[in-house]
Amino acid sequence: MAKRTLPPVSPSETEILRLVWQLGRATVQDVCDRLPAGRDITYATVQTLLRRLEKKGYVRHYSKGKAHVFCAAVKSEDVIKRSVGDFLERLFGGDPLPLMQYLAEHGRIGADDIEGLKKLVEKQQAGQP
Amino acid sequence: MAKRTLPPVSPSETEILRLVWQLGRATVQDVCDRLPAGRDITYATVQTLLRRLEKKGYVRHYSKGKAHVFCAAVKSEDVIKRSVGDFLERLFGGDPLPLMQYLAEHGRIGADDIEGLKKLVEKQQAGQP
DNA sequence: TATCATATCGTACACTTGTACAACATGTCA
DNA sequence: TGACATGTTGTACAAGTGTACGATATGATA
Repeated sequence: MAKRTLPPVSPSETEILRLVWQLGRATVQDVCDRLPAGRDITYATVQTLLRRLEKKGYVRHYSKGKAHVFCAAVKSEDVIKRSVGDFLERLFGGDPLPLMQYLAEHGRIGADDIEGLKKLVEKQQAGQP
Repeated sequence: MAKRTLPPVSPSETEILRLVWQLGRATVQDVCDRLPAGRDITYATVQTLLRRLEKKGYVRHYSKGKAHVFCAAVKSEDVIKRSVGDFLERLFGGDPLPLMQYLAEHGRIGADDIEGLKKLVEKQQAGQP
């Protein structure tokens, strides 16, 4: 491994980066098209956010025709790790349980989902004695 | 009801607000003392953040001796709801499940904790047919 | 009561963030 | 090939954020 600690991703940048992950490769227009309804933001703004993400090292682009095609330059896991860790720290002092409880109560989570989580936890605990 | 949507709480403000909730009532010094080790931030900075939180309507204060004693003016649930909702939206498009999965895998959650979550979900689903 | 330690208050300031326009470039199609 | 639609680039700018200093006020103490 070589690099580390890229500059922080801002919330709006995160929103865009997520769509890039989702789309795999995407032009500015593609990203605009996938913005959640009601998210009123112009093409130019999305473009600026992508430019900033590129400058920060989170996405790359190549040209296709006159457009730029962007793709992620970092694994989503890495960004999620940082973002969740940070968020958890600020709001819950780093303890993940209250967050899970909150989500269980308000997140429209099904009992079957919980079953899946259990599996994940068990698998994960097989490693730690 | 009377209130409105308060201005957004910044991440650093959130961090401080959390400590105020935790302490119940706290002076600037109290908050400083509870800052996580390694969080290098001066007394003056904490003071500014508390002042801003007060201006935004998240805390109040009364005087005791020459010091101010701060206490929360909003329920933590309300702030948590907004913060989590926003965070979820940006990073996961609003779907809570991936976040729970991430936490289950990386959050040092125990199998017993999952049992507790299950209860919460069941109780919560008793209301929705 | 004079001094000291500790508070608050006013203010600052660079950086980031969110948002976007105007100007210029470039494929495309009649 | 010239006009058009669509891209990118450069730039802007107000508001918010993180951080903190200096001045001033005020309880406590000798």
